[in-house]
Amino acid sequence: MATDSTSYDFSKIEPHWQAFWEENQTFCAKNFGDKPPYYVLDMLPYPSGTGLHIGHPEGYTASDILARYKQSCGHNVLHPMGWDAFGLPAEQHAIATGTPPADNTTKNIDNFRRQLKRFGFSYDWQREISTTDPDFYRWTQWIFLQLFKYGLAYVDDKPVWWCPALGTVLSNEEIIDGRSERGNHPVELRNLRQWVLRITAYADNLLEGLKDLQWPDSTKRQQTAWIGRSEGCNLQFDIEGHDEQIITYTTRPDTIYGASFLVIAPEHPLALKITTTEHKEAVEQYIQNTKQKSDLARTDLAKEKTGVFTGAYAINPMNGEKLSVWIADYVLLTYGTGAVMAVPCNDARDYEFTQRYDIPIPKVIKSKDDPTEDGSQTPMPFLGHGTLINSGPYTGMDSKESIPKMIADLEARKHAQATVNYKLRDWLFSRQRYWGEPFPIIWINEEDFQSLDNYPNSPFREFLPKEPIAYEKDGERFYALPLPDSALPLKLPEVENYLPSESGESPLAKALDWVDVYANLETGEVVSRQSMEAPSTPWVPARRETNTMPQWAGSCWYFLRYLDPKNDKVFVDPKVLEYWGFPDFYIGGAEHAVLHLLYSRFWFHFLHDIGILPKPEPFKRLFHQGIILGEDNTKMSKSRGNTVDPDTVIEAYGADALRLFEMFLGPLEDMKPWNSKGIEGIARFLRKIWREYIDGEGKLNTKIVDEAKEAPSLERVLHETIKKVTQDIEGLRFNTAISQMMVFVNHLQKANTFTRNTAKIFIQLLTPFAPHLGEELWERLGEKPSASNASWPTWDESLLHVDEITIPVQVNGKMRAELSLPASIEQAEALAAAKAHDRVQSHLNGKTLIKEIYVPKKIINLVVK
RNA sequence: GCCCGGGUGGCGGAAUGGUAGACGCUGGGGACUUAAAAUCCCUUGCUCGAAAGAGCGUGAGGGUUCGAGUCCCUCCCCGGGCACCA
Repeated sequence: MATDSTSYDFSKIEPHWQAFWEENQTFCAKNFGDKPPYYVLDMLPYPSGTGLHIGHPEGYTASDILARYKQSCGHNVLHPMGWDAFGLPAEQHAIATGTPPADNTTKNIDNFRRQLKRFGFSYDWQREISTTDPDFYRWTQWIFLQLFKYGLAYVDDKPVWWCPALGTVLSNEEIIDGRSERGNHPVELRNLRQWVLRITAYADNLLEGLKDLQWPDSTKRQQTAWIGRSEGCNLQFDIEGHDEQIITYTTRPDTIYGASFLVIAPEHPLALKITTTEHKEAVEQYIQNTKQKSDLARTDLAKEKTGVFTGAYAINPMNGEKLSVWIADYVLLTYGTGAVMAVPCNDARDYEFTQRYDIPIPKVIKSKDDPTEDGSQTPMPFLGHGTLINSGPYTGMDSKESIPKMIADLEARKHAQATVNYKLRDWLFSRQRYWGEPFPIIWINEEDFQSLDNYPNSPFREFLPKEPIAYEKDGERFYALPLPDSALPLKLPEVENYLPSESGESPLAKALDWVDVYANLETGEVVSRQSMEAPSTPWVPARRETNTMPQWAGSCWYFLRYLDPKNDKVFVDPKVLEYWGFPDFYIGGAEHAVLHLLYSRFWFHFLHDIGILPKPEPFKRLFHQGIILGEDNTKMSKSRGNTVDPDTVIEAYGADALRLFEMFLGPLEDMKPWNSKGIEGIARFLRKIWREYIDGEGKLNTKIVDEAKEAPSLERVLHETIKKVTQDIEGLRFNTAISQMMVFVNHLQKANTFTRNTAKIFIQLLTPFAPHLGEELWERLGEKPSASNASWPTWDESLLHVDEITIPVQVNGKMRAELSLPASIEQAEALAAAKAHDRVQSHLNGKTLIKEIYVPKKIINLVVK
C-alpha cells in the first residue's frame, strides 16, 4: 500500500517504505540460489558518539545505488553493514565516565543504525556484525592463532612508539611527523614487549598482487611506496686494522669508484669498536646526543647533517683506496645494513655532508649530454644515470648497464651480494589498552613449557608453532601457549577502571583474577588461580597475555563474516564462501589506503596460503569517495562551525533529497563543498516528479495515458536516459546520471501526455537514487512493490538515431552556421549545403577554398586562404 | 625535494580530438496571487553593438592538427601522497 499523501510529503512517505522493506525483508540476501551473486561492501564504520556526519552517506548512497541497481539486474545482492567498534574513543569515554566501553558502544551503535535506517539504505540488517561481539572476535582470535601457529606472530622487545597521552604504543602508520595520528599528541620511544606480525614475509606477494586489482592508481602507488622494494647489493668493506667488515647496502654499486667515505648509523654495533682512542670522546658524545634526540628532530630534513669521524679507515674493494669511516645520524640502523658507502657526486645527502666536513668529491658519472671528458658540465650531485668516468676498467660504460657487471665482479671476490630491501616493517600488533580483542595466549615458565613434551595430545599443541615464542624478564624465560580453539572466545574481563598503568601495561594487567591462572597441560583447561588451591601436575601456573589487538584486526576480515554471520562452527562455511566469494565492489575513504587495505590483504594472502581461503586478494574492485567539505570550502569541523548534520537535512528535505544531492554534487571521487542552496534544486526536482505523476488530489496525473505507443521525441529521450543512467551507474558517475534524469523530467513536463510505460520506466531509473519516492510512485502506478525487484529497463539503440540532425559549419575552425540536414546525407550534398549558406558565404567571399572536411553527423569545416 | 591528481562562467560542475559551459545553484526580468510560499516563462561567460552581428574566452606561454578544455613541451598555482629508505 502506498501512502495517502496528496503532496510530496517525504516525512510520511519515507518511514512508510522503510517499514515496508523491513517487514517484507526486501533486501535480505539468501545464501545460494540461481541468481548470480553480487556483493557490495561499504567500509566498516566506527560508531562514534557524535553520530553520522554528512560524509558517511556519500559512500553509502553510492554503494546503495549500485546494490539496488544490481538487484534489479537480476543479481542476488549482498549489501551488509556492521561496526568497527573496538578502539580508543570508546575507551577514553569509559575512562572519563567510568562506564564500561561496551555500554557506550551499544548506545552509539543504536544511534548509528537508527541514522542509517533513515536513509533507506538497502542493508541486510539480519547480517549485522560488530567486531566487539565475542561471537565475532572469537574468529579474529582464531585467525591470530593461525598466524601464531605458522610463525607469523612473534614477540619483540624492540623500541616502540609510546604515546603518553593516549597511554599506548602506536604503530609506525599511526604516527605522523612525530605525533599521534589520533589526537596529535607527542610520542616517544620506549622498550616494551610487543606482539609483531611478520607482514614483511609477504612483501613481494603484496606487491605482486596489486597488479591485477581494479583499484585507484593512487592507492596502488601508495601501497607500492609503503612496501618500498628496492634492488641493490650489500658491499663489504674491509677495515684497516680490524678483522671485521662493514657491510653497506647500495642501489648504486656503479658509483663505487666515487665513494669517498663510509657512514654508519650511531647505533651500529661496530661504531665504538672501530673508533680510535683519539676520537673516542667525540664519538661517544655524538652517540649520546643522538640518543637524546627525538626521532622528529633526527628525521627533520631541514636540519643540517651532522656526523663524527671514527678515525678508522675502510678499503674500497675496487681500487684499494682508503675511505674514512664516519658516524652520522642521517643513516638509519633500521634500513638496509645500517651503513652506507657515501658517494657525494651522485647522492644529495652524501654531497650535503661533504659540504660541511670538507671531504673530497671524486666524479665518476657524467651526464649523457655532457660533451666534456672530465664531466665538468655535469652538475653535482648528479642523481641520474650516465657514462662512467674515472672508474678503472669500467670507464666509458653506461652506468646503469655496469651495475650487474660490477656486482658480479665484486661477488666473485666475496665483496658483494645482490640483495633486495623493503621499507615495509613488521606490523606492531599489540596495544596496551582494554577495549580490544584479548590475545588467546598464556605464558608459562621454561620448566613447565618443557614438561609439555609429556603431553603429546595436549590441546595447547593445536596452534603451537614449530619455533616456540618466548621472552625474558628478570632473568626468567616465559613461553607462549596458544589457547585451544575450544577456549574461544576469550572474553574481555570486567575491570574496575580503564586507565592504563604507568608501566605501560594494559588495564587488563590489573584484573588479577583473570590474568593469573592455572593451566592444565593435559586437558587444556585454564582457570583463575583464585578458584583453586595450588594444584599439581598437570596443572601449571600461567599468566594471560594482557595486551589487546589493534583496531585493524577485526576490520581485516569482517566482510567474510557477513556471508555467514551466525555460524558457530567455522568463521564462514566454505560452501557459502564459494557461493558469494569476496566483495565485488568495495567503497570507502582513501585514508585507509595503506593501513586497513594492506593489513587485510596480508591476512588474506596468508589464509589463502594455508588453504583456508580460495583466493589471496580480498578486494578486486575498490573505490574511494571524496571528502565533502564545508560550505566555506574547508574541511568540516566543529571548531569552524561548518558542519552539516544529516538528521537536520533529512527533516528539512527528506532522505531521498539528501541522497540525490550528495550524488549530484560532483564526481564521486572528488573533494567537493556542501551547498545548502543546491539541495533546494534537488528538492524542486523531486517535487516536479511528484507533480508529473500525482495530481492535487493525490490521484494519478491524467497526463499519464494507457496508450501503447509513446510519442517518438519523448520515447527517444527516454531511451537516451535509460542508456545514460545505466552506463553511468556502472561507471559510478552518479552526478551525470542525475542530470540526465533532470533532462528527462524537463521533457516530461513539456509533454501533454506520456504513457504509463514511460512513467514506469523512469521510476525504475529513479528508484536506486531516491528509493522512497520511487516505491511510492511505483505502487501508485499500479505496480507491485518493490520496484527493485522489477527487472531493469533496457534501451533500444535503434530509437536513439534521429532523421534530421543539426550540423555545425566552421570556416577555418570558427563556428559560422548550423545546418539542419537529414542524418543520411552524403558528403557532397552536405558540403554543398554548407557552402550555400548565407553566413558561410560571407566568410568564403574573396577567399580560396583549399580544404573541405566533413565528419558525418559531427561537423563541417571549410578551410580558406 | 620526489611522485601523483587537478586548474573550465558569480558557484558546483558537463563535454569518445568535432557547436565549450549540459544539469543544478545564484543573479536579473516577468506571470499567477490581496500578499507570500509554491509553480511557470524569459534571461544570465566577457567585450563592443540599438540590433544583426563581430571579437575574445577552459591557469600562462609555445607546439601538433582542417579543428585542442581534451594530445605534446615549458612554466605558474592548488590539492594529495612520500619524505635522510642509501
